[in-house]
Parts: sequence; C-alpha cells; structure tokens
Amino acid sequence: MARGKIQIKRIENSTNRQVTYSKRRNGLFKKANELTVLCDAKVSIIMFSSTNKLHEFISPSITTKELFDQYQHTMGIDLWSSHYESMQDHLKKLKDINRKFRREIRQRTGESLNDLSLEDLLRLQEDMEISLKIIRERKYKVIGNQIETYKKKLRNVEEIHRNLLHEFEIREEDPHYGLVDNGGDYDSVLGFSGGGPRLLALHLQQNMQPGLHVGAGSDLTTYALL
Amino acid sequence: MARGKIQIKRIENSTNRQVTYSKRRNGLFKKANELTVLCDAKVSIIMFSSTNKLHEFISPSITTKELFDQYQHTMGIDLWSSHYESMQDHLKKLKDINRKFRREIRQRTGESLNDLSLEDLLRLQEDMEISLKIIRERKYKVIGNQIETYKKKLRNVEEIHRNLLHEFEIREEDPHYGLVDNGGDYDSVLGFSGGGPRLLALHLQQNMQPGLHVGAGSDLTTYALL
DNA sequence: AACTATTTATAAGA
DNA sequence: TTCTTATAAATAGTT
Repeated sequence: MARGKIQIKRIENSTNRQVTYSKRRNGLFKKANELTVLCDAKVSIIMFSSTNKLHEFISPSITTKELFDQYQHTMGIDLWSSHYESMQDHLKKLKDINRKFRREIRQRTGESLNDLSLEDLLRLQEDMEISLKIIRERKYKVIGNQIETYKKKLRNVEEIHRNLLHEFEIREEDPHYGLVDNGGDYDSVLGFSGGGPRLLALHLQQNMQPGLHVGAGSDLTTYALL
Repeated sequence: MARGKIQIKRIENSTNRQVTYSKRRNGLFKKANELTVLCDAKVSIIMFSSTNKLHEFISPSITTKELFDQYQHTMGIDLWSSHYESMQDHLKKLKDINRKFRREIRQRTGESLNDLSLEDLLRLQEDMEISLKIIRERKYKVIGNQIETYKKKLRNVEEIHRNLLHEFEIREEDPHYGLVDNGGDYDSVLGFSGGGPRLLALHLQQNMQPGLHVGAGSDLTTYALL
C-alpha cells in the first residue's frame, strides 16, 4: 500500500513476512481500538503468527472470557461442551435421580398424593406400614438395649458398693490399719493406688456420662474395677 | 480519515455510529484477511456492536474452537476452569442432596436405622404415622370418589332403563305402531333415528367402557339420552 | 449504497 | 527494530 502495490498472497521471504506481520498487527489492533471507542463495541482479536507466536487484543471494557461466554451464549452453543460432556451427563443423571427421590419422599410424607391411583395408594400404604413396623421394632430394641445397659451399670455399681463395704469391714476388724506399711498387695488388687474411694467415684462419673447418650449398638462398656 | 479528521471518541449520533461500525468492521475484517494470507497467520476476531449484534472473522485455515483451544494451551491456563469449578461445585451439591434423600428414604423404609438415636426414632415414627394417616385419608377419599362415580353411572343406567320400558309400554298401548308413518317427532325426541333399542345399547357400551378405569377425578360423563 | 476529498496505513528503503 | 516517505487503502462526510 505504499511505494508500490502488493499482491495479497503469502510473502515467501520469511524475514519480510515477519516484519509485515508485526506492522500489520499493530495496524489491526489500532483499528480495533478505534472501533471500540468510536462505536462503543466490544472486540476480541486473537492471532497466531506463522511461527505460532500469540498476540491478543481485547476491548478494555471486557475480558476475553466474558466476551467468549457472550459469544457462546449468542451462538446458542457450548463450544467446549465436549470438554464437559461426561460431566454434564453426570449432572443430568443426578438431577433426574434427585427428582425421583424428592417425589418419593413427598409421597411418603403425604405431600403429593394427587397423581397416585388407588393401586399406588394401597401399595404405598402397605409399604409404609411395613416400614413403620420395622421402625417400631427397632425402637423397642433400642429401648431394650438401653434398659439392659442401665441394668448392667447398676449391677457394676452395686458390686463396687459391696466391695467398698467389704473393705471398710476389713479395716474395722483390723485396728492396726494405718500402722501397717503398704507392702501388701490388697490395694493393688482392687486398683486403689492411694486416693481411695474419692478417686474411684471420680472415675465412675467420668465413664458413665457418655453412656447416658448411648443410643443404638451394644457398645456396652463393662465396668471392671479400675 | 477523509473529508475531515475525527476525534477517536464515542460517536454520539446513533445512526452515524451504526454506519461507522459497519464500515470499519468491514475494513477490519479485510485487514485481518490480508494478514492471514500475507503472513500465513491465524486470526480470530469476535465483536459485539453497541446493540449487541455479533460479528465474527476467522481465518479459513482454522475453526474458532481450534484457535481458542490453542489460545488456552498457549496461555497455559484454562479460561473456563471457573466454569469447570462451578460445575464441579454443582455436582458436589447435587451428590450431597442425593445422599441426604437416599438416607431419608432408607430410614423411612426402615433399611438403615442403626445410626439413629432413640429421639430420632421416635420422631421418625411420629412423622411416618402422620404421613400414613394422610395417605389413608387420601385412599378413603379416592375410594369414596369411585363409589360416587359408580353410583351416578348406575343411576344413569336405571334412568335409561326406565325410559326404555316407558317406550315399550307406549308402543304396546298403540297397536298401530309400525303402520303409522314416521312423521311424528317422538323418535327424534329420544334420538332414535331408526335403529331403535339395538343402536342405543351399542352407544351405552361404547361410552361405559372407559368409565370403568376412571380412578380419581370426578370426570363423570353424564349419560343424557343420545 | 455510491462518491470523493482527505486521512491513515504501510511497502520499501535506510 | 525503528524511521522515513512515496504511495495505496480506508473512510468521514456528503449525495
């Protein structure tokens, strides 16, 4: 376009091609910018040279990603949906399953029964009655377990109580208690290392507290003497 | 750039802006094409006018998607990773909801009650009993509706039967029946155009068949004489 | 959409 | 790469 007209065809001289690429790229970006300002437009130019160098222009009012999102939306297609196809599939399936679950729960809570036939209703009722029976049985089992647990705990406490009484009886019968050195292994058998009854009471309380909230399993802690 | 220099700033006149947009867009695309050919480059231009009209240029040797994939690869980033992330978020949330639903259903069907406390069990049982009550009520309502429907149908059939008897009685009382020309409007009142009782019976059967499968609504077809 | 005076872009050379 | 400059191309304002 200057000092002589040129043919619009590939420039064979590599250096020349590079120079022209650089010059015209600047020209193109300048034009793009003018267009952006003059016409309040949003322009994205992405280009690769023959040596695969990347250059980009984007209107200052927008980001490349935003413009591309708008591009896709306008085109009505998802250019990179192939990237996400399996994910979208998965998403769709989950939504479907979700909808079914939601519906089933709504039916089971009696919220949307209008589109059920008599047969469906009968079936649902029967199902629910069976389930309710199972739940009731489970409830009784849990209650039974708790009672068992408390019984065993009670037995343990009684046992400890008996042992304490026994200990005191022995001490009362032996007036030399307190003078005798602690060389005997009696205390260690019972697990008392010196604190006596107070320490034991503390241990008991610590261990029983969580037991009050035990709900289900037979995670009964057998209270051997500490 | 011609007939007077212009300031590079937004053209306020809307028509003018549109015209300039169109002209300069062509200029830009022409330059882009020349660059593509001269320098063996790959160029993508995407632009939105101030009225959000989309225009696109892409070098013939490539597609927009290919160029964009290359762009992302070169940039070393995934422009839509945020897309991806939000999708994964969505997926995660759906899975969570799904799990909760599944759990709730399993509990309501008595399949996995082991990790429920006594309080939970009591609550669940109460819930189920309330739901079951609703379902039972709905069932009785549907049954009631069906009975009503059949009653009405029965009444209609009886009415038709009465009318038939009445017709036969009239014919028996009139020994000239069959000799009299059909000028009277008696038949047309009852809707018999010649076929007589046989035709009526046919109509009845045709209309009652679907009624037998009616389940819920009161879509009762009232059987006026045809 | 076409015209054209003028501005702008740029090819070739330095 | 940058500058220069003759010339081609683009285009603002007009019809």
